[in-house]
Amino acid sequence: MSNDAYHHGNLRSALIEAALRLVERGGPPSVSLRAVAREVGVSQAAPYAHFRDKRALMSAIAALGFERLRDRLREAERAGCENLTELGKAYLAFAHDNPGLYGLMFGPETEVDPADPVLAQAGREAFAILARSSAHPGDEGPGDPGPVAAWALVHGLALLSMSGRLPVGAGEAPDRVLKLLQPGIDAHRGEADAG
Amino acid sequence: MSNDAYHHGNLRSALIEAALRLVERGGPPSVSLRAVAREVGVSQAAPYAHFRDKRALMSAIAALGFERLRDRLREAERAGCENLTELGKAYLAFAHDNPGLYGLMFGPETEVDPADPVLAQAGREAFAILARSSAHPGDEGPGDPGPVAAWALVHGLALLSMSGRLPVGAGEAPDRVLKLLQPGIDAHRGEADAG
DNA sequence: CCAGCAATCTATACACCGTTAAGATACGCA
DNA sequence: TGCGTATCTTAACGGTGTATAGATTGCTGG
Repeated sequence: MSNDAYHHGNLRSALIEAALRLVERGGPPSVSLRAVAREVGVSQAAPYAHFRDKRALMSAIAALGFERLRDRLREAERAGCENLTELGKAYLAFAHDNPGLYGLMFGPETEVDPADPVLAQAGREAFAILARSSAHPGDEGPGDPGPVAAWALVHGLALLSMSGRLPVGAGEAPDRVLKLLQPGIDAHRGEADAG
Repeated sequence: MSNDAYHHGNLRSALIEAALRLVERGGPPSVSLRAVAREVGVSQAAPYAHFRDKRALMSAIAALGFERLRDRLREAERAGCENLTELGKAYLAFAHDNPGLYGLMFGPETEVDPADPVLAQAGREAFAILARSSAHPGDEGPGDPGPVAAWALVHGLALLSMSGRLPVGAGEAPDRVLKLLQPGIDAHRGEADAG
């Protein structure tokens, strides 16, 4: 394991780190395979020994993003955040802190491969936490609209606020927006209890 | 106005139409300035006589997309759709029918210029219709979280369902998801009435 | 009517991109 | 120690956005 000349020793991790750095500032379009290789100080074809595609590298860092989001939500949960409003704020904080990475995580299929097993698994884990905050225990499943609504609301809010397409002042009070979903979720719980 | 050889006669419109065609099938990444020019049968530098950038062309067709969405929502409104659930279904139908264009409309700043006046105006008009369905008359304004929540929920739902990242079955019953926001909006109305 | 101007379009070129193929190098195991 | 294989380099191909210079045309004033 000599970092001397020809063999980098741990190129794969170095490429992922460099790609993460590039995507954090500049967003997805500013990360090119050549730029990543340049950043690491390696030839432009070297990454192909570790990633089949550019998409494979992008999917890898997107998966890493989902893992970070999951950890963020777990921490919030452990800190006492239970309902959607509080957990959603943690979610939005992550999106706000890592706009470039977040944009990649939900980017089009040309940039990221949704079928990538690592990426899909990480995404499911993050979703599961958010789902717990908006689903009635025992009623979990694909038929429960609560988690989907929570996911969609928070995701849409993140994207709209990040792209600056929100009316002024709206981005400063996301909790007021998130709170609007709570009564609907509670009502659905009652309905589920009755039926 | 002779469409003979050198002067196309109406290149600008032809470019927009061609770009629209390309984005409808293949999404934003499949539309390149050169491909658009090829489609129209013109040299690759010709578009620069009518659009400063590729972004300018993209913004133009994105603006056209927002106008179409606005018309769609207006039609739905005239057909009797009033509340968020019904209007949201029309919104989702548009996104589902024009996935490529919708993806561009909310694309990153590298693809579309949010400051483009035509684009911004068209976006505001579309938002205004959706806002009417979720804001209390007299309480409209940047402080009202209802319209923002509606916009975010519908937008997030559209993106998630289009990217196939939704739990199975969820995309088939969007009205159940949309309905969850109604109690919150109503509650806020009551609150606004009281305060 | 026609000369000249401005708008439009073409040809060419540059730098960058993703990707591939062929060859050099070094690690690890027999 | 020698050899196979993973790793990395160099070079190349076709594609992209964009800038420049020049050709062509429509329009307008005399």
